[in-house]
Amino acid sequence: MAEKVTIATVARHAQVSRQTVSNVLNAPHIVREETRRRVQEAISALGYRANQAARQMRTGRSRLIAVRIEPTRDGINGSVLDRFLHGLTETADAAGYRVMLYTARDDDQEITTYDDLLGAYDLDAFVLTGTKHGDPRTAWLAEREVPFVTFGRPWDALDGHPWVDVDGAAGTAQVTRHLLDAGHHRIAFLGWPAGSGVGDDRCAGWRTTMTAAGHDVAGLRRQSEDGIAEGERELRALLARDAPPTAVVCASDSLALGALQAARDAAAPVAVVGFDDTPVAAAVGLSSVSQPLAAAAARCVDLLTDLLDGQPTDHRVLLTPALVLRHTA
Amino acid sequence: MAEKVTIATVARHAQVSRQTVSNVLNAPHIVREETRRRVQEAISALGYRANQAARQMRTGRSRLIAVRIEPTRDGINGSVLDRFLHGLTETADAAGYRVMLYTARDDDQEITTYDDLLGAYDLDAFVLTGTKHGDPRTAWLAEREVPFVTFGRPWDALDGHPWVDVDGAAGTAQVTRHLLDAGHHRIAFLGWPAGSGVGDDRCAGWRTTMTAAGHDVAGLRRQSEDGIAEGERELRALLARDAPPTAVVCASDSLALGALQAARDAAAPVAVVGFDDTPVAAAVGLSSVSQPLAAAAARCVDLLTDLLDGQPTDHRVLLTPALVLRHTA
DNA sequence: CATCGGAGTTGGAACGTTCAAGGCGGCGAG
DNA sequence: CTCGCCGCCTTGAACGTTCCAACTCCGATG
Repeated sequence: MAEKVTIATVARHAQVSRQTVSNVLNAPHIVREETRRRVQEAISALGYRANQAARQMRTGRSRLIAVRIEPTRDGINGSVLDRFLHGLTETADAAGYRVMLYTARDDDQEITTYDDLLGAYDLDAFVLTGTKHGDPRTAWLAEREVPFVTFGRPWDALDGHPWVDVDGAAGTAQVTRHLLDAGHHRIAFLGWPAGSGVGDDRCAGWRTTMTAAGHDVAGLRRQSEDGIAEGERELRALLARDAPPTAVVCASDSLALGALQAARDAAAPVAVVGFDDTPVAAAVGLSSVSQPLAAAAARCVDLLTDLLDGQPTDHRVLLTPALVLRHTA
Repeated sequence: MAEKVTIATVARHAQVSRQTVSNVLNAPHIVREETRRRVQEAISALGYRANQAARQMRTGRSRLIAVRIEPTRDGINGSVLDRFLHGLTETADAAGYRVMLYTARDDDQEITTYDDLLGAYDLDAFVLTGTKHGDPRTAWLAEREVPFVTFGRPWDALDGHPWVDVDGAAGTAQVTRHLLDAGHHRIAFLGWPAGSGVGDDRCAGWRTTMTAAGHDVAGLRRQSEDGIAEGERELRALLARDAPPTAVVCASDSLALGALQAARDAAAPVAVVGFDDTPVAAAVGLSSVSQPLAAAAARCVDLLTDLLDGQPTDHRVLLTPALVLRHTA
């Protein structure tokens, strides 16, 4: 193994000064064509690679972005974030950034970790996922002027940070329209308790579409925590009514999976559609709403690079999900 | 925002020299008790955090480990690596290391990325997953004396690097024994084509247990690529025989899920057990073999820290998976 | 002809840390 | 009393990069 190749090695080899090599790398336009070529040749001949640590110490920029990886929770929904992470790593790589992971049990600990990471590694930016009402994390970061992007829109109108999100309402609206077109009128919605931005958004798509089509939604909405057992219980409750629904739109694949169990025992067939298009949905043939996670990740990186380069861009990106039809609807 | 707190700030504040502060951090035993306390107080009072970039430039160690994140493939099996990644991040955090992600399309590109990462970020170590026969990656790393650990044992006897793995044979053996105890004799195995270390290992557990119990395995083994459709097809083929199996052990949850479909249409009930205990298995009530992924990740980090600290330890760790019984067996 | 200006290049300094070498007391041995 | 040693601490240098100020050409301008 040869000794380390530094900028000085390249400079000697190309018969120029260190700074000229640095210029070739960081500001090629100010170097004369012929010199640049000579330096480039030396670089590839020696296999030189800029040392990020040294660069970072001087510039304060690390070309590193941090993403939180959630402690393994519900295995079904967890996969959504994982797929997002895959996309993020790929796009970041392409843009010359690396992704660093961290974990945190709660918001407080996450904020402590921000401090740690910023102090120790001079991170360029953060990507947050799963925003909620009154999120303390965005406030903390904004106050310190740390660049960040959230995957998930800010649910409090006042926050002005850049974000990327998927239009949940558009997704459930699309589902509801599809079910209406298929002849259903009594279409129920299984969702989470009001107050979560994501849940309310997904419910809204169903509600407005139903109302616009002239259908009454009274009694057709059930709320519960997320989970398979909960989904089954809630759909059973709906099916026990006088005029039971013939189709049900769910806020998650977990709920939909439970609903599917209940639907199996029902007198009449019940169409079921989930949300997130998790691998489970594909496996059991559940129709579901698919989020464009790779695209969302790519847009996050776009926003970040623009932010870090000081280029002002459109700060809000709302993507439309796609309905994936399988056996259940 | 206050200006940067460096080791010099702390030194001034505690009335000592830079080096003494550095010693408190890196070699506390050589500093007098009282001085150490004073420095510690200054550190927490000022909220000082060591700058990793500067430390790295001097020491060549970055406290960063790299892990490959696979391009999203089969959504079902992908979750295994994701769960491993979660565990790895948590344990690494606890040990003072951070996890950096990278992607690669194939082995060649992965090796190029090693070079990039080592040159640019001075990574301390790599964690590789999914080892296979004649893996070029381990050879490359070993040749350059880059510390690394694999999750997955080396399938070529000659490789002497540290590894952590889960004993697949023990898993399928446990399943087979359970099925035998439940009164089955014609127990089939659905696996992958011979030649993959992992697949052969899982098959071996079934075969030896069957043979030891005095049962003939002839014609009870089917091979195919991984997938739900494949699993269904292979079990159907088995069920069409004269004396069809009454139970089937699968090399993956994907295959098991397919088998489950075929089993539903069978004349007699067929017990099905999968492998990996993915979220899908939990969702549909499929019995499966659960890998202790968090433990595996923790042992990987243990091995790495020992390796980096120059402490020789046991280089081979084989963990035993657990059978999770649900409805299907 | 002197001066200016700009393009291209150069050498010194700095980023924050750790390493190597050395200073300074005090204590025990000669 | 002196010397050497040890424990504790300090100072200067170095890691590899980029910023800054300055320098050298060389042609254009007054």
